[in-house]
Amino acid sequence: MHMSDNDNLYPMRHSLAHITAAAVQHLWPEAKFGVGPVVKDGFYYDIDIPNVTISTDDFDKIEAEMRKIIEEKQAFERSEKHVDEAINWAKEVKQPYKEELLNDLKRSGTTVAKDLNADELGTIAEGDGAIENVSFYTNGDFTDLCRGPHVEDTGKVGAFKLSRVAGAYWRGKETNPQIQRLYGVAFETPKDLRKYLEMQEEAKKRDHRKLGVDLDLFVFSELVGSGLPMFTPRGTVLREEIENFSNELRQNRGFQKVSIPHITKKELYEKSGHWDKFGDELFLVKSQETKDELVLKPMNCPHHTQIYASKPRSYRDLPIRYLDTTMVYRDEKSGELGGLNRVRSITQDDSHSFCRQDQIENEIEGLLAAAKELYGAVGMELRVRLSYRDSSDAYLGKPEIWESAQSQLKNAVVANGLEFYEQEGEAAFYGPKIDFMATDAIGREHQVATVQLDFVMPDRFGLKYVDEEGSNQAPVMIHCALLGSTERFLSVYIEHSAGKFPVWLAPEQLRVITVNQEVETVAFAEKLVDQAKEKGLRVTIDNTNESVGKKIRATEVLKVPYSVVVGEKEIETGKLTPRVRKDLAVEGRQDEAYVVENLITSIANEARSRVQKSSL
RNA sequence: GCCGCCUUAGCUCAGCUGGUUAGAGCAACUGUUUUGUAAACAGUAGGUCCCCGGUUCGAAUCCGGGAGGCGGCUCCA
Repeated sequence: MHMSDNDNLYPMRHSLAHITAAAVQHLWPEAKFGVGPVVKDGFYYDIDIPNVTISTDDFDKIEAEMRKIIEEKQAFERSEKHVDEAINWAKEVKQPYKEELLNDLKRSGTTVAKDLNADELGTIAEGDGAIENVSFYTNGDFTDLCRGPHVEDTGKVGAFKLSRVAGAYWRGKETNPQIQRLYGVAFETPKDLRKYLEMQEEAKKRDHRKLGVDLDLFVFSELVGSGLPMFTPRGTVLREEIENFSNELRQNRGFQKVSIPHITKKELYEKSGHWDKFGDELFLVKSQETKDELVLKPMNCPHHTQIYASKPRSYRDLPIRYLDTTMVYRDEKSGELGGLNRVRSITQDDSHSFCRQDQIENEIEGLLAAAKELYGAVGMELRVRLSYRDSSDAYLGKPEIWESAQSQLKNAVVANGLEFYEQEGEAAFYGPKIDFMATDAIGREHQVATVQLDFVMPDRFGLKYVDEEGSNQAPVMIHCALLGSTERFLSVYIEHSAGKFPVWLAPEQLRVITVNQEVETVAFAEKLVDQAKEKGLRVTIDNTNESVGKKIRATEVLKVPYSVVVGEKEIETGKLTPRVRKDLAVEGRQDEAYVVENLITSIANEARSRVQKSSL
């Protein structure tokens, strides 16, 4: 989490975290405090009150107490203590979490566990060695271990609101006890806060889960199960159009489609290393005859290695590029599921390039260009993250190979002119990644496209090619998914577009609406529909016994890009005035009258074009 | 998986602290109307109040368990 835009809000948000803790301490004197950092749009404080669960019903009470502290304009006073003295203080005031933090400070000069994001724990000192003195801030009767900075006094904070309370593991470790995290949002002025809250309300309207129902795109069923979405006819059109685009972008670059079974012996994953790392997240299926246990595939790369390995390969053959848009299954924990964003049946637009060392850069550049083209066409700007390994033992392969792989990825990203940020600890276990990050309606970031460099998998599967000198070499494997997963892509794309899909993606592109149900009117409309179908358009007719206004409204609600009303006038003149969804409006199009043939041709041309014409 | 909250018709929601046959709008269906660019009028149908168990004379409402959803945490090949 980066605060770049909100640096000036940092001291007051952080001060509000202290004020929150102080208010909680007034209400529940036995409360134990963890950390209270600034996060996007606000702050939180980790709190543990024995036998008490804070609920949203308590927010009024806590906020009232906070206002009291704010009105008192208590000065934030900095003081220093020797670390040993501080530890004694923590013992005295019975703050075991602070005591633990202080002991870490004493030992290593940092409270940041290696697997934690330093920014998120930004309350406390960081350092490389043991330290002597630690700083405290006191306001009124509340004193907290803290690096600062703070505003001068409690009267100088902005507008705030407690937003939610959730469980969180102490110091982010699953094995630690879970305490309560009290979140607040805070802005400089009440107006800014109101604007933020209104934006959150707006965002809910474009939530893909709501639009999925409204636009009739996908459904869940309790009978089918959690995390197992099904796509309606409209949703399936959307899926297939975007998947086809993703496939074409790579088929144009020499990728060939392959096809693999959805189950396999578990030995395949033991060999790849996935079994060790993800064994408990795999679905198992049992043969009733042999009692053999098979695995429902959680990814495709090991299968693809076996196609590569099926015959000898020459250096002349490389790169060999396989492409496979197919579903994988992962037994994600129930609490991790949500909408289309995190599901158990995941469609990957997966590809694997097997290439020589000297082909890596070119290969990656091609894939990055494909990603740029795809996201450009749908009008999405993504953040590019270089995901590196960290110092933990969660990775396979030699560190020197990792170093070289990481710098090659960086070179490719730089060569492509992409802006990026680097993050350790986000790599796959077999190699570093270039991840494209998209943001959902309520500001959460999700990985979509990914390009991954892998020296480990070819080695584990003993993949080879024969080089110019006739000796065996191991190819490099480059994993890539442009959409990432179709489901996750759609979850962010639906929210990005608010369901206003461009013509080429629209499940229904044209609707022909009759003014009445006269035989001639319906016949004319049907003829129009037939012509549009011949041009390959997705077209429907609405000749129901409803008012024209109501039928128009139905197309707007479903966000059908084009509709055309036909009646006596059109039959006589043969001229049609199309109704164009507002966000699609193209210069001159609205008022211009088209003859039937031109109208349909122009919509059909637009439907074939993947360039986004709408500006969102 | 963990913490908290939620679940009433296809959708959005009413239903006061437990008290008869659980309501509305939209959607659906039927009829009247034959309609001119974002909602014609009338009627009909639609509910094991998520499921199972308990408390009670009586449960949509209270308690326990389960399922599903939501927000976090953890995880994410």
